[in-house]
Amino acid sequence: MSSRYRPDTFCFVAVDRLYALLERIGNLLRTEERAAGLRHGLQPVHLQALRYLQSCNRYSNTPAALTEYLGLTKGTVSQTLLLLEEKGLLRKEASTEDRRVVHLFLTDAGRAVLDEALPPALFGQVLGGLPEGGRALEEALTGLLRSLQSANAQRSFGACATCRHFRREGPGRFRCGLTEEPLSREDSLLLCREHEAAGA
Amino acid sequence: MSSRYRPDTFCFVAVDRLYALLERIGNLLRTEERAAGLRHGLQPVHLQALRYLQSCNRYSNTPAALTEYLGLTKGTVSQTLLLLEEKGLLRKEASTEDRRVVHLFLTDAGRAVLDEALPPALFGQVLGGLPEGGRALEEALTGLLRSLQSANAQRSFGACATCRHFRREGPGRFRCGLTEEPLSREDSLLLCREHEAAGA
DNA sequence: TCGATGTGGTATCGACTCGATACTAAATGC
DNA sequence: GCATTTAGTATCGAGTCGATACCACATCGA
Repeated sequence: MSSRYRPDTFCFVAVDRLYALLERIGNLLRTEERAAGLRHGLQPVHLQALRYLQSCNRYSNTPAALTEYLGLTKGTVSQTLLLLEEKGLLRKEASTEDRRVVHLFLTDAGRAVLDEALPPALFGQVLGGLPEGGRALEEALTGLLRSLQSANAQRSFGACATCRHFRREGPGRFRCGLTEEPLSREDSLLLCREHEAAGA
Repeated sequence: MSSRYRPDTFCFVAVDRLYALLERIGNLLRTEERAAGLRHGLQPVHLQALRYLQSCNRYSNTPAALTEYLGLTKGTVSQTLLLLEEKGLLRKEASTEDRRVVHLFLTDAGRAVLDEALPPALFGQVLGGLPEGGRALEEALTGLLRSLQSANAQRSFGACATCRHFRREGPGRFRCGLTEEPLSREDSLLLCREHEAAGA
């Protein structure tokens, strides 16, 4: 008998059931993303890159940050970005502060593709139909992601306003304690590469 | 302003947050699977195929069933199986009932690879450490998967004992109402391609 | 019994991912 | 200044994946 069974209960242990669920839902998401991207000649990873660039802040729209976010190597991500640039979905801009760094911006065409393709129809429909706006699912997944990231010594890429460097200076006026730059209300909702949970 | 925002709340709508969470956890799982498979020269999809074959019943260990389970094309899956057979991780056996059909069996080497590689250390540790054995997460994910599959007109691949064809004939003695074959207690826990939810 | 149709599986091709390696350029630290 | 680190690019090979075409066998209807 395999070590995966508990002979007393004749039951797969909970970890295996949970892992199988995550794997299957992940595959389904990937399949849907593949189908959605196919209409524009894009692979799943291309759509994911565009989605990240749409929701990250001005410190985090670089190839290096995207590399960490996607968990790939910088060489792979560099290729992906080359393809997206050729297709006119994003634009590169050299940084004025650090001449090694490149900043990435979605073009109008990139935003249009994203609005059309993500989330895929199947997920949009099912997630939108969850009771209470899927609050229970969101809480469970958020907790899981936090645990995974902390166990993995990985950056959290959380929203700016939930970071321990975030400072409130007045109504709609904020500041980042790390860069000392002022932040708008819109800024405070974007994902940041330097994000650290408030409790830390 | 993009259609993804609700201007009144300056907040991403819940569907986008949920989608992003699923995508990120799925990517993390894939990255871990890639690393785990690398030690054996395997890709994520190879480990997934082995895991399926470990947990499916004798009606469902065929290339066609695996194709449906993984959501890929039969050509793609055929290639994957060829590679796994060459590596000695599974064995093909022609069906005696339908001479078109091939049945797939894990070899001892295949089971050994699987026991070593899945679930990846990161997930095993984090999922095992969830409060209450992760019951809340399991419930939320199970509900989500059911909704996705029903919206997608996809087979559920549920455990035999939860199927509407499942019949209880005595203590530890069961029968499948579809094939009319007797089933053991172990059989009743395996995944079946013909599974239909009991309520239907 | 015979053909039409459907299903299970394989083979081949091209576009693309992804890691590995090697490389350049710029920032940083001593 | 010189070594080290970091950001990014270029190139290569193994492999995924969908598309298409194909074969063997089952099923169904006349």
